[in-house]
Amino acid sequence: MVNTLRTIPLFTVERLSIYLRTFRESLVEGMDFISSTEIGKRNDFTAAQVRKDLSCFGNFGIKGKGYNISELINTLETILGLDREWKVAIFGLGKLGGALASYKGLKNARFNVVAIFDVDPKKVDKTYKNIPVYHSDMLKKVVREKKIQIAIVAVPTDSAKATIQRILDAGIEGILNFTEARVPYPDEYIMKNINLAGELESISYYLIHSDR
Amino acid sequence: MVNTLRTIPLFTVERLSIYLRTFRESLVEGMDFISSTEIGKRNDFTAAQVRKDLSCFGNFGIKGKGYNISELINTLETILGLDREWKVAIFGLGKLGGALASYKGLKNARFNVVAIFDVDPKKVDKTYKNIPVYHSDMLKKVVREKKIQIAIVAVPTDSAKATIQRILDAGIEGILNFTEARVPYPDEYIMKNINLAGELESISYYLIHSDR
DNA sequence: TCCTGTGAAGTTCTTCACAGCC
DNA sequence: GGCTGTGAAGAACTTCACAGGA
Repeated sequence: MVNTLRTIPLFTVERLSIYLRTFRESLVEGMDFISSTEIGKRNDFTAAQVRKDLSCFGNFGIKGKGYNISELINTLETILGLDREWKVAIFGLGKLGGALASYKGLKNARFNVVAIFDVDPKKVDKTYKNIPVYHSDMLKKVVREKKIQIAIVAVPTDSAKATIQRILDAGIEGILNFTEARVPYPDEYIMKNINLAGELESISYYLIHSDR
Repeated sequence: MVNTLRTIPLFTVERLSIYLRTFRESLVEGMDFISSTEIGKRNDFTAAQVRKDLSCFGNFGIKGKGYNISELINTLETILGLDREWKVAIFGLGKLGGALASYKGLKNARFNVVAIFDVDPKKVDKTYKNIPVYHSDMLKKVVREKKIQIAIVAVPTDSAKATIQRILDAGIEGILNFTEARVPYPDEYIMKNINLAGELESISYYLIHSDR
């Protein structure tokens, strides 16, 4: 019984890329099939969790044998939308923005960085790693012309809120936010926040509050 | 009634840094008290959620008035362990490692990067932003001497697994992992994974599978 | 009147446990 | 014998709704 896509647990979605990575890894190792137990072992999930997650999208497993690795790679790529190219813009060409723009993993995964935005006159109207750098004032025009679908935000804290607001206004519906700013956004948009300080703070919390 | 620290929901811990940031922000705005409703509004949480989270640690609110901002900043800093200095090492001085080493937010938040590890002879035995760069072979010795407690891993994919294993072996109990590798670790350790490709993949998923 | 703190209810996610198939 | 798929049970988290204090 295939779950309708509407009711996939959020947590299942977050794990799909991990499964995909595991399948790719085991393909490289020369395996043909992999069991839910083995997938779980490699990622610290229970086998039941793995089976339940994958069963949301169809009955891919073969009883007594496991999951066909190359079949599942194709399936997961389609489910995740990696069968198409996504056009990405990076906002902020500081150290982090530059690192993200240079990151090979993006292009390999079909996330194609087609524009960088910054406000520094020394940076704009040039290219960085062959990617054109525009002044942020050009945002709406460039987004429309290049059909940009995903924004990665790596601007300084003090301009973060305004930048994100302008990205929302420009109609970019997918945002990966590396800043501390939190901005309300419409339901049909999706924003994911990565906060370095926050992650370290919760590590700090756990280091203090566990028995050791 | 104060919850014992043992039973704080994991999700509550993840939100504590967000509350702390909100309190700091409202202090800068000149506020003295802030209500759970306002905290929620700024972060897209329900007011009940905010109250329940904060009530895990004590009764900080004043009925009819809200939370005393400067008191809560101190309290949250103590709860999160930000009343002490943490010694951090960065593994991998590539673009991302360099960006993280330069990031001012770390030092301000009492996460002090005291060592960088890499294997490139052109980089080791020098300093980067005044931080000494060691060859990874020196890991155990440096960790012991400098009492490093937290590792940030930003090495290339192919050496990630081995690097993380060596960090675990060296006894660093807090790890922030920017690589795709997933390595099992003992219960008393804490590892948080940040996976750029994974985040973009789930954004991709949601862009496809929402009604628009 | 405003806002907190919190049991109780509701929702979402995870694990169990086993029938069924290879 | 090994492994999947899945209802049912259990655990974890969130929201409701209201008593009670400032």
